[in-house]
Amino acid sequence: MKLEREDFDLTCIEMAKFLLGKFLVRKLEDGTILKGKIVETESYLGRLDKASHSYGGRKTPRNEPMYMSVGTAYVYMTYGIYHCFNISSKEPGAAVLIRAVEPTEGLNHMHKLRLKAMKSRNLSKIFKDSELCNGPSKLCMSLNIHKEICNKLNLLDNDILWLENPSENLDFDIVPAKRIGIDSAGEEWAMKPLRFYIFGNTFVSKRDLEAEKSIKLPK
DNA sequence: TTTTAGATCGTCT
DNA sequence: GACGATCTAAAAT
Repeated sequence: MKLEREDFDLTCIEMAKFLLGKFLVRKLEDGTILKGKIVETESYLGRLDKASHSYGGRKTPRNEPMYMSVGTAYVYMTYGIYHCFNISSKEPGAAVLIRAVEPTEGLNHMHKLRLKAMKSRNLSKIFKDSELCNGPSKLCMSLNIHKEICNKLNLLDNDILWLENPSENLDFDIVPAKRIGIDSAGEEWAMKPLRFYIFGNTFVSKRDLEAEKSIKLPK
């Protein structure tokens, strides 16, 4: 079942946790459905957050979706080659980065897309299922999420990219961990536990063993 | 297994 | 002109 607007009026940190276990669905132009469970997210809080594109209240053409209505996709290019996919939250300038997804439908197609997006010509490379979407740019490759089509889409509003509730209630523990790849923002903000992932899930991009020590172990 | 270098260009200063 | 909310392949340990 698709997520409704009233499910979704969440602050950045609330949303980062809320999205874990939800399904991300991408419908391609030919009608192919690609689907996966969100297993890892990161909060970018906005004007106070030194690691956020909207730090200090910066507003540019690129980060405009961070200021748009809740559920707006913010897709940007990084390192000249890759994309990252975020979902805007309630507060102006804040968004949740989707860092990892556990693929559940359309795996063959994801494999093709992932291979196609790679610059290397090793066309016979076989990805493990766990390598398709275990990183913010990898999942953009595998789900064909890029700026031209997906940026500024509202996930509550369209038939290209949306979110669904799981069919049954999932039970899992959430690990709050430090974010990744933002050291240049300074130690204070780099250390904050604004990354969240499903404890024990093998599709996560990177575990934080220190952070996991504080999680109660499953019975 | 962990570390390092290089790719590559849109965006912002 | 400098720099990434990254990833891969190759080198080092």
